[in-house]
Amino acid sequence: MQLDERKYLILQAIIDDYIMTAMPVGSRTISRKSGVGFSPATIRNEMSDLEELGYLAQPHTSAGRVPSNKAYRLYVDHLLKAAKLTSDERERMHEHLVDKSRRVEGVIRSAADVLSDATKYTSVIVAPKLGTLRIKHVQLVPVSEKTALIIIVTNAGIVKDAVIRVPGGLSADELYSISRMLTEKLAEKPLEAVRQEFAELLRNNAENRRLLGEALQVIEKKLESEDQADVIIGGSANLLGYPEYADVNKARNFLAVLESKDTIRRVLSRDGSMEVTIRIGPENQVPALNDCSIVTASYRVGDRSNGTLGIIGPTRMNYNRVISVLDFMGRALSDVLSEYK
Amino acid sequence: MQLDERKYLILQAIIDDYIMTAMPVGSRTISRKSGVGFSPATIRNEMSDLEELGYLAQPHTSAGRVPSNKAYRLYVDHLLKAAKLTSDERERMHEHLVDKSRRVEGVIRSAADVLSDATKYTSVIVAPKLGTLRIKHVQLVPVSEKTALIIIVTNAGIVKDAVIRVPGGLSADELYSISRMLTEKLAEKPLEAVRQEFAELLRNNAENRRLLGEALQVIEKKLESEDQADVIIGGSANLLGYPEYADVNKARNFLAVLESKDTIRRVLSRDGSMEVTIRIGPENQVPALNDCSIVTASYRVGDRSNGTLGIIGPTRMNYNRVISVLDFMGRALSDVLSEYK
DNA sequence: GTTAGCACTCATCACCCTCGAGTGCTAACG
DNA sequence: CGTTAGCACTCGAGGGTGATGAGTGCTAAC
Repeated sequence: MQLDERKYLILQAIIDDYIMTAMPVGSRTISRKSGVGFSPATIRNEMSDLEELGYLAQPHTSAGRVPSNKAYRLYVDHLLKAAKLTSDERERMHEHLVDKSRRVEGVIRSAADVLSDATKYTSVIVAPKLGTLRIKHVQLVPVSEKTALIIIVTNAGIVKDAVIRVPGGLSADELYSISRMLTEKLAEKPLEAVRQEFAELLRNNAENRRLLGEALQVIEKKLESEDQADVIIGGSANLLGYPEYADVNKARNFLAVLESKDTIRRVLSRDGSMEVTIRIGPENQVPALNDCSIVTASYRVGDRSNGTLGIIGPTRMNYNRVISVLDFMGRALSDVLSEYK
Repeated sequence: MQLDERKYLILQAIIDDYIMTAMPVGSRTISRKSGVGFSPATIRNEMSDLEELGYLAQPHTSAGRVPSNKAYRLYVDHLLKAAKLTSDERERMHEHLVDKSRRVEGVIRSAADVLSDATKYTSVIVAPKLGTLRIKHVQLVPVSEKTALIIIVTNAGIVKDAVIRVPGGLSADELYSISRMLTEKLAEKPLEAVRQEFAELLRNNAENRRLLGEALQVIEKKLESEDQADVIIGGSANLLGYPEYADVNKARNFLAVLESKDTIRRVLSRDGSMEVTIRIGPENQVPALNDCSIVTASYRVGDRSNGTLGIIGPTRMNYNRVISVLDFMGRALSDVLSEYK
């Protein structure tokens, strides 16, 4: 059996309706809908076919039909007609993004808020992967007799810091000249080159071996391990408004997943194309999110590094809306952040 | 009518039981309890008195009794016997705190996790108020032709950064000497003094007026406005496990409050004594949290600045446990963070 | 002052019934 | 032959009922 024009039309009508109402859709409902000029009986026959093909499911006999994941896949691949945001909306979103604190993290934070606000789902943004970043500046700042703060600034304007021990008796000036040397040696180099440079530095700087060793360790750790703080989530309470999460247990599970940012990052950073990508239900590989869909896009900071922004919601998601919002915000975020660079 | 010894005993038994079960407590239950050697009938008379005095309430006739906020107040003020944490527990908590990233924010983050883990409620930590902090170091780092990152390190090891514009043609060295001058002038000064110094600087440095003006603006803003990111929340999903939040709407409201960090900070930063303070229900002045209790303690970073750590849970909270955990963690956090100083 | 006994209250739960939405099938229609 | 009307059937939701049991308040006896 093949899908003909009419089956597409009916399937689309069912999905559209289900996305709006979250209630199983009956033949009468579709029949009444403008654009589908058939009687309920005819629709029923078609629905029966669609069920056999795996696009629809019945919660129980005598309930309406509900779209399957397969149906959603077909929907987003073929049936979706791109929705435009009104210029009014675009403007409002952009505004919110710009007038916030001039710190990179602040911009990302408010981007998450804008996203969850505009879609009413939960938004997630992963900061740019540091692996693709370059070091711009390294600075040691004394904080006590025996400790100093090491501050690493990357080309995306992201700042990492950590406390390291320093041998006693090092003056602020000496720390500065070490900072300066480090900056000089490491700036604009990717991580592998940083390692090499360091090996060399360690060889040639016997007197500061300990300090440099510790500094390298920190830099490596900071650049490799992506920090928990680098996943930013907005509107975590939004999903509780949907009937899918009327059950408190489901809600709790969902929130628990959000708190383990490792999982989130793993799911989000699957690929880095600028295109909007959609993962429906089990496609996202995380059992706990099997009845969620995840829609992601990317944003660029400067020329090389990029991060991911996404929306998590029930599979019964307003894909149309979400896609256009993400598409727009991906570009907007890239623009705003690249100005800083 | 006055509260005699026996009424105290019974009230305490009721509250203890209710805290554990969340079910209205009947006279039989209390009678059976070891330590109270009276028959249900006697207990009933006492309970009736306690109800008249406003310490107990009945959800409906023929249900057991439930403690009122007034009862909780009495409970925490007079009836609570300090519980000790096992040394095993203390050790485990301390360990979690220490082995984490050496960044200040990282420590606070994991402290929040430890808190919510140990209590099964929602934990909140407010970073030290910057108003009481001193500047330790100021650094300008060029990020592009016309912009630079200004990094402010405080004596608590907290780092603030922002992007500012710089006049074209300023070399890295010039930026460094400006940094150096700023550090020299501003270090160890409280905010008011910073303003004065700046006025002077602006007078004497006509050529860099624009840059300095912008820098001052940023420093003032960062030191005054307390950033959204400075409120850290752990275990937001924990409360969903309690019957008080079986209703999804209540859960959503609660989570919405957590997301508006302004509210949280307002509630938490009421006072700064090192003592554990408890606010029950309406005492916390936030209508949305009227059936929550908030228990807070303080921690010190270095000598002057301090932050607040707290637990938010239902008024039916295990105060005993929460108080001892907070007390311990307040000290532990102070220790760990002050080492950095 | 304390307690046993008893009538009374009220939430909860299982059960049953009805109602209505929706289906599948069949037969009639164009 | 595709489409549609008609009809019996299914099943969940919602509402009413009665039994159950936890708990109370009162009274009288200890």
